Amino acid sequence: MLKLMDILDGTSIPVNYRMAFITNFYREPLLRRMERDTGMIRPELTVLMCLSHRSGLNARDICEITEQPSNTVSRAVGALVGKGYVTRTRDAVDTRRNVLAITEAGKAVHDRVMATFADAERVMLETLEPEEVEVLTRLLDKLARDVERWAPGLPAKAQGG
Amino acid sequence: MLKLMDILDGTSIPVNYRMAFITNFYREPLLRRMERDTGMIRPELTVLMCLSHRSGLNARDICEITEQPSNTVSRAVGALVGKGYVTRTRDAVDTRRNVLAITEAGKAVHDRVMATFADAERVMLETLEPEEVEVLTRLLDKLARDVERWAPGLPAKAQGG
DNA sequence: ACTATATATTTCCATCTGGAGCAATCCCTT
DNA sequence: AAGGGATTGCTCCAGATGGAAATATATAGT
Repeated sequence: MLKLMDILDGTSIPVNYRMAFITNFYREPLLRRMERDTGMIRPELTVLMCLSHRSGLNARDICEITEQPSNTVSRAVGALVGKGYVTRTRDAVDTRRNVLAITEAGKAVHDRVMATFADAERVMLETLEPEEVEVLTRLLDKLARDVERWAPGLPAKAQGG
Repeated sequence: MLKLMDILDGTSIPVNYRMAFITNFYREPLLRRMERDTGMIRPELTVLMCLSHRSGLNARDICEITEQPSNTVSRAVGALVGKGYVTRTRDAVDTRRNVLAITEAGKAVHDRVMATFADAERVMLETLEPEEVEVLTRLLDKLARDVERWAPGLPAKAQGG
């Protein structure tokens, strides 16, 4: 039987094909499990991650940080508010803005979900030596931080500044 | 402004978070461009990649290879047949099976799309030294080939055989 | 103060996606 | 050769997603 592995060998995009492959088999099952266990779906976790990192953002901020469309973020925020994981209060100064903050319950579910993700990554990385994990992380970080140069879709920030 | 970068630092899933980040900014724009230029969507490219690698598969094979649900594959195959990129002929021996094969036009569009993907990857990797690319590829390959052990969702193949 | 324009958020709608179930066909047993 | 279970491929339906328009509020110019 032909397996996906066989295609891995001959591909002309060796790095991204492998990353997409790994990401697929890592993230999708975890997201399914999260949805089953907590009722949250991916965009909601994304919002929760942002607010867990910094409270007081509004929906627009989250759109820019995550590059997600505004309706997706809006729906996610609405769902999280409904679940009691996020509070949404009108900004007194600019009443167009809704200031968002994660609640205790939200922080709890966020931490719980992230722990399962971290566990799965730990298992995944058991194959590699500790130094290999360090190298891998460093190289991925280098690529990630260079995203504005290579990303096919980005507005191609002016090269001079 | 908080950027996604800042979250990269503190995450408890350093490898997969970075890979998901990179994959997002690499794959999504390319898939959008492909859809705009060729009218194909992701599952159709997946099928085309499989058939480009080996002709004579049926839909069930592609489901197993790609871990995609059968309706997704079925739709993709239907679309590709409609576009003239794939032929679908009933197997004379087992008339349940539809034997699939990529056409010349299908091969052409496949190669053209893959070339744009390869170009984008080449640009992405310019940040790294050639030896770093080699190391990265090797480590990703190691993880990918170990998928059955760590993937959270897989049926956990019997450890003995 | 009034109009025009910009921004934040939500809603509408068309499409993509996957789970479940269905019809046709095959294989195995009797 | 007839019946029962397995397999292939497909359709139906509900939920997720994103583009574009609509809504509400703020700011600028006169």
